[in-house]
Amino acid sequence: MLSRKAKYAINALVFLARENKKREPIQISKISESENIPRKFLEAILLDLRNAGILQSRKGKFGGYYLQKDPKEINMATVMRLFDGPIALLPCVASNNYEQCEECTDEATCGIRDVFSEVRIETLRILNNATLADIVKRSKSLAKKIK
Amino acid sequence: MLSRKAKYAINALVFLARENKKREPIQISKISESENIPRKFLEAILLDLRNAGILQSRKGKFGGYYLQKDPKEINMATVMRLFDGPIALLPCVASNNYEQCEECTDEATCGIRDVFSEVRIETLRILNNATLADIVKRSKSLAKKIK
DNA sequence: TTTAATTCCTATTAATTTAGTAGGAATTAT
DNA sequence: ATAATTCCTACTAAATTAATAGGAATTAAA
Repeated sequence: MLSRKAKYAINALVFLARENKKREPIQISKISESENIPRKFLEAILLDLRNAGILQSRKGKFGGYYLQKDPKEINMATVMRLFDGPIALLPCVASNNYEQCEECTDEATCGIRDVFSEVRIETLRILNNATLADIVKRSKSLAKKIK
Repeated sequence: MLSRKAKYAINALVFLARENKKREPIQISKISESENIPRKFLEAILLDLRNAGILQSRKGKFGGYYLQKDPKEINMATVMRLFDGPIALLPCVASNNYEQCEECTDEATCGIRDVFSEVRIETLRILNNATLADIVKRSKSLAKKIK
């Protein structure tokens, strides 16, 4: 399961992609109220997103946060890694944060690794393509279907 | 990432599927040594697997654990759920352990949910098919390729 | 029928991670 | 100057993880 931090981050980002196309500074408290995220907690999350180069900020009065890049350039894999660590379910199949499994005698012939490598590849295929732009588009498309 | 508990469980099960085709009781200490799992911790894990109907046990002298079902009938999704909870990354896309996301105004048109639903479907497709028999087969097939 | 070897079961614990909160410094627009 | 904001460090409470401890119950065999 995603941590609350990751979920809050995704919700905040989708909010900005949808409601702030002009990319002007939006205050923390505005986002916090709109998306029902504890104010101070969100503050820390947005700071992390900014330090990761995903958001930009302006300080002082009328300051706030806005997307640094185009919503097409921000995907779920990046956001999830930032808050919850590797996407892979085993350290030995991660490519960003690879670590050998303790006591694994032969990685090359490990059937368990083979399975979880497949899971990672498929998961990443979806999450890399799931950009903020894509998510906003999906919402609209789902809304049309229902109508 | 999988918890240690889940990893230990998978290792123990694959060991039994590979090394104990006759399905006779194998002692905890044997498995613990072969797979480098802390003895007492493994004890609790095997008990859980037994209570879940995956292993059988015999008590007393020469007692131990063995697979209750055919290795074809035991898959990774079942084992992971037992120790780490739902496979889904969001409660609102789980079907076994469904829970509404707090403050989600409209699940039917949620683009985030749409993405994570896709992830769950693909992950489950792989994990449901990843049986103990499959994993043992994969190992052998990988070993052949290398040779 | 005693003994040795084992699983079964409950309770406890230490370390880590998660989900926040507190308080004030620094910055900026007016 | 002042008001409104982000920035930054430190702290905390609760939950989860990764075990360990100790003994009861069971079983095979001498």
